[in-house]
Amino acid sequence: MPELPEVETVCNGLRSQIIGTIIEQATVNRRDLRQPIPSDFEKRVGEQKITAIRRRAKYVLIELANGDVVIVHLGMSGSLILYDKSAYVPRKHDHVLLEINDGRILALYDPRRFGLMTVAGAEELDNLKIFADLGGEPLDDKIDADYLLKVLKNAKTAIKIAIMDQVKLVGVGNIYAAESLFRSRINPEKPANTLTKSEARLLIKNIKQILLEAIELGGSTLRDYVRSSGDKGDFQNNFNVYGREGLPCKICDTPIASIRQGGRSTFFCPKCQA
DNA sequence: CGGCGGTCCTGTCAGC
DNA sequence: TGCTGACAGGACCGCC
Repeated sequence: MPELPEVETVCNGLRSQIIGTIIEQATVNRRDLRQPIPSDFEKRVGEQKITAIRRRAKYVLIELANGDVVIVHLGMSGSLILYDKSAYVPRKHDHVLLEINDGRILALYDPRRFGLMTVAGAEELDNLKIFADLGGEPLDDKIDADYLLKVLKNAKTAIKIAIMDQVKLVGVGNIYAAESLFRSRINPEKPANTLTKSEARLLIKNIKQILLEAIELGGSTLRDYVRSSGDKGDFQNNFNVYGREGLPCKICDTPIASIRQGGRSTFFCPKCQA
């Protein structure tokens, strides 16, 4: 569920709360997520100080004093929530609990178990299968229209599918792909390799803009996404097309259309994005 | 290699 | 009030 802005929001929340604290104990209630939680996870993570929190693509990275990094992906339905230990009530889908020495618990909750949690040495991160093929970070200054054109050059697939491909560009998922294409007035079905230079300029500019606006508002809360504090995000109130099938386009009043692409819903304005 | 569809899993909601 | 099917912020795998 969470895309870049939601993951960034989770990281920002954790950073302000748990840097410098120590994980007293890790408890794994279920190991069978998208990939199994390694059997030495508890031992490696226990009694370690948290030194930094970073994001790479849609992954949360929790750096530990011993050089290890806890890697978390929230999949479609995951969240990382901080509770006061005294107020914590176990939930069915709390798969991992990290007890912190400030009296709190960091819980990984993920009903669908499409997420993952693991631990690896900082120096081996880039060699991990899950990180080896990731594309560029959209908020990186180096990622520009030329980069976009380069990765789209041989992609005959629809532009909407292409910008959600984490090998080409990371962080953009179903919501922000649709919103970015709307703001750029690009039809989501346009073949990716037919993007002009000016379209690429516009699209990458709008992807960056929209991601930053969403981060500013704490991400988007549709169903169950919440920040680590338990607060909801606010960007969903700014959607122009996502989830607005049949409602009037905010620019031209034409009803927003919904189609399926790659098994996912795509929302767009048939007139603005002709 | 690119592209597409199916699959993983649980919860929720619309419609009968 | 059930039941059933469709759908949900993602990504991997196997097939053409």
